[in-house]
This record gives sequence, C-alpha cells and structure tokens, in this order.
Amino acid sequence: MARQSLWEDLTWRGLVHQTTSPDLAEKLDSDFLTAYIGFDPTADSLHIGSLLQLTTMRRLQLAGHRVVGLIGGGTGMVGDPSGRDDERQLLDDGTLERNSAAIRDQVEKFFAGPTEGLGSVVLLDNKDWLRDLRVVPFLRDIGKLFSVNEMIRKESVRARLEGRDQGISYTEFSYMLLQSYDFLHLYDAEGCTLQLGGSDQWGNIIEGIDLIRRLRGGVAYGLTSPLVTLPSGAKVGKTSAGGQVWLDPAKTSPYAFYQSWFRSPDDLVGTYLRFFTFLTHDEIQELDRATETAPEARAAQKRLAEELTTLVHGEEETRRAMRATEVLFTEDIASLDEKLLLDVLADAPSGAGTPSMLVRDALVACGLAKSQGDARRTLEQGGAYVNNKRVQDIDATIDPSSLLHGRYAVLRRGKRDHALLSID
RNA sequence: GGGUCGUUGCCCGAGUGGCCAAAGGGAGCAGACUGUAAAUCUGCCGGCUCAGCCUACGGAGGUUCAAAUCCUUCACGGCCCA
Repeated sequence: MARQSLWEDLTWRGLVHQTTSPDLAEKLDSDFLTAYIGFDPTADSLHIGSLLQLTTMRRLQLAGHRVVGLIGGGTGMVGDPSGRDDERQLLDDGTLERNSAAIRDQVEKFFAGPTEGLGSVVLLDNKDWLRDLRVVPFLRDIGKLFSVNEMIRKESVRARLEGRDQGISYTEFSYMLLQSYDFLHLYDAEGCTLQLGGSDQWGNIIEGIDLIRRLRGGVAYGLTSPLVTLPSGAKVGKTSAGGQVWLDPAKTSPYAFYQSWFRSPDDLVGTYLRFFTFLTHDEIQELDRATETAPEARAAQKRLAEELTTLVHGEEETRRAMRATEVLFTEDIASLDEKLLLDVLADAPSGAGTPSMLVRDALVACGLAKSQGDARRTLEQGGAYVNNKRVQDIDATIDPSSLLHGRYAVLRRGKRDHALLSID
C-alpha cells in the first residue's frame, strides 16, 4: 500500500528544523531506515522536552522505520556542552546508573503495546561501547579526523570560549568526538543512517556524519527538530509552581501534567498539537479554528491535555485528571462526596491541621506558602481561598463549621494552586 | 608556576567603610482585567514571635565604634605570561 508521506507530515507539523541533505525527504518515504535518537541520563526521569523525541521516534516507527533509542550512559560521564553556558556538574556512577535505568524504563513503557506492522524499537546504552574505549587508539583513529580549528568554531564551544566567566574543560570539549563515535558505532553495528535530535544537536550530528563518510565512505543523515522552548522563549510546560514537567508520575502527578498542558497559551496550543499529538491534520485545523472563534472555551487546550496525558499516563489517570479539573475551581467543591473529594485532590499537596487554626498557618502547613511572610502576603493581596471562598483577613482562622465532611478544608492560592488540609 | 581580575540575594548585575536586606533588570508570586490564555497596569518578592529582631554579599580569620566594601589566608573561575 502507498505509505502516507512521513516527510510531508513532519514538515506540516513543523518538526523539521534542519536536515543535512535534501535527499532525506525521498529516503524517508521510500526506504526503511534505522534511525537513532539520544537521551541524556542527567536526571532520573525524562521531561516534556524529551517527550518530543519520543513522539518523533513514534512517528518514524509508525512509518515502518526502525528506531534506536540511545541512552547516554557513557556520554553522560562527560557532559554535553551544547546549549550550556557553564560546565556540567559530573554525575557519579551510581547516580548515572540509576538515571539510565529509570529512563530506559520510561522509554520502554512508552513503546509498550501492539507492534504489528510497525518498525521495531531498540534500546541501547552507549556506555557499552564507550566505557572501555582505549585512549591511544581512540586518539589515533578518531581524534585524528577532528580539526580543532573547526571544533572551536562551533557555536556550542565558541560561546564558552568567549564567555568571560566560564570556560570549557577538555572533557566537555571532547564530547563531540564521543557522540560522533556513537553514530559511527551504530552505523557499523545497527546499520543506522539517520540521527535525530533537537536543533542544539546539529553540530554534534554533522560531525558524526562526517566521521562515517571519512572512515566508511558511507552516507548518513541528520534531522533536527525545533527546541520545545519556543518562539517567545515562553515557559513551555512548566508546572504552575515553575518546575520542570516530568514524565514520571512520582515527580509530576498526572493531574499536574494534565494541567500544565491545559494552561497552554492560545498562540502556542496549535504548535503543541502539531508537535506532540497524533491527531490528524484535519482535526488539528479544526481545533485551530475553535481557538480563534471561541478562545474562552479552550477546546484545543483541553484536547491537547487529554491526548498527552493519555499518551503518557494512560486513560484511567486522564479521566481522574479531567474530573478533578471540572470541580476544582468553584464553590461546588462543597457538594462532592468525601471519596470523590479525596480522589480529586489526591495529587494536590496536603497537610495536617488543627481545628480553628490560622489560615496563614494552614497555607504553610500545606506547602502553598513557603513561609509565614509569604502566607501573610498572599492573604493581604487577596490570593487566599478556603473552599474556593476568598479570605483576606490576616488573622482569619479556619471555621470548623465550614469544614467539608467535618474534617477537610480545600485551600487555594491564586487562580490555580490547590491543597488539601485535613483536620484531626 | 608567575601576574592580574573576579566570586553579591533564584539568575544577571550595581555597590569600594556607616544612610545596605543591598540600585536596576529578568524570573517568580498576588491583584485588577479575564478564559485555569496572552498583553497591560499595580503590589510583593531572605526569615521570624514583623513599627523590632535574626541570617546573608565564595570559606575561615583579622582591623574598626561600624565591613559586601579594608587586611590575611584558603577555595574556585576568567584573562595574560611561562
């Protein structure tokens, strides 16, 4: 059967930032390639930046290509200078090991499920071939092919050379060689001819392609996608607390995950739908129109949040998040039965209190305010709510008769952050 | 190794003996406006038992009635020289 053009789809979605060769478009649609994409084990979970890499892998897989997910257990020992203005803190082996394992699990989970008719997915860790590299042969065979003149012209390096305060260590300077070597290795061992990455990986990718050409006379390709921190440099997918949005439900609850997408600004929601979801072009365009004609309904944001939460956390968690979203912002919250109330707030921070305690103490106890002063300020400024009713008196207490089911109070700070206070 | 400059609050960055919890900007928080959006405007933005007190200007020690500011020393980093 005629394949739907992957290239056209990627282009339409805005996922193509740069390619190393115009031939790639043709290749992607006519051949079955093996492509790889790297994941840095710098934390014990992937975040939504890497979600883009996962979905892109998925798109290739759906088109029948074979994809290799490469965990950077070896390169993680060195640190990629790309896009950083300071030297990386090196992780110790134990941490690296744990991070690699956690990320491996997440990637595996993401690709779990029926695989019929799809390209295969392989997970590898570059420590398996980098760890035991021997210095002298490496310098002789690989290092020889790199020109320092060229390397220091790379943006990632130059920024650090010109920076007044921060230099670059030889260790990080060598990173490029290792990533290039990865590509060479995968070319040899897996027949991999395409590397995907964020646009900040461009420099590293073309060095790898060069290496393959010079050492093997082979042709390999690179395809970069835009960085998710987009146009206006907007705060993409930060939680309302300003933190990173993780894929690990223990680090970012499914509810918080859902909410972070639900709050996408109008002018970016269309981009996100294209980047992250597998909705059809028609569906997306329809949502674009909805945003234009009835922005207050936030149909696009809703759909985005629903799709992505399902993709990452599954249907059950998504249902819970949606249900919580429906009641959490009105005084109707008092009408929820106890089980549903607890269910809905299961992901929110919580704290224990005593009857008639000061509201400001309660805010701190639940973690909604980080200090007494902070809580006091929130009250003064009219940003504090108990059971979605605004409270402004600094010395207000929790009225025992207003407790839900005799022992709960739902605290809220500002428009969006909730917490559950339980009274013994 | 030598010389020199630097290390300030979440980040950038002023401050070179008292008027400094420390200018300015950014980020963040709250409010108005609203749609759990953006923009704009206003207020806040170390902690506390909050008109006062405590902790802070890389670490330690010292000079002084008084130090982010001066001295000594250590650590880290930039640049130049070897």
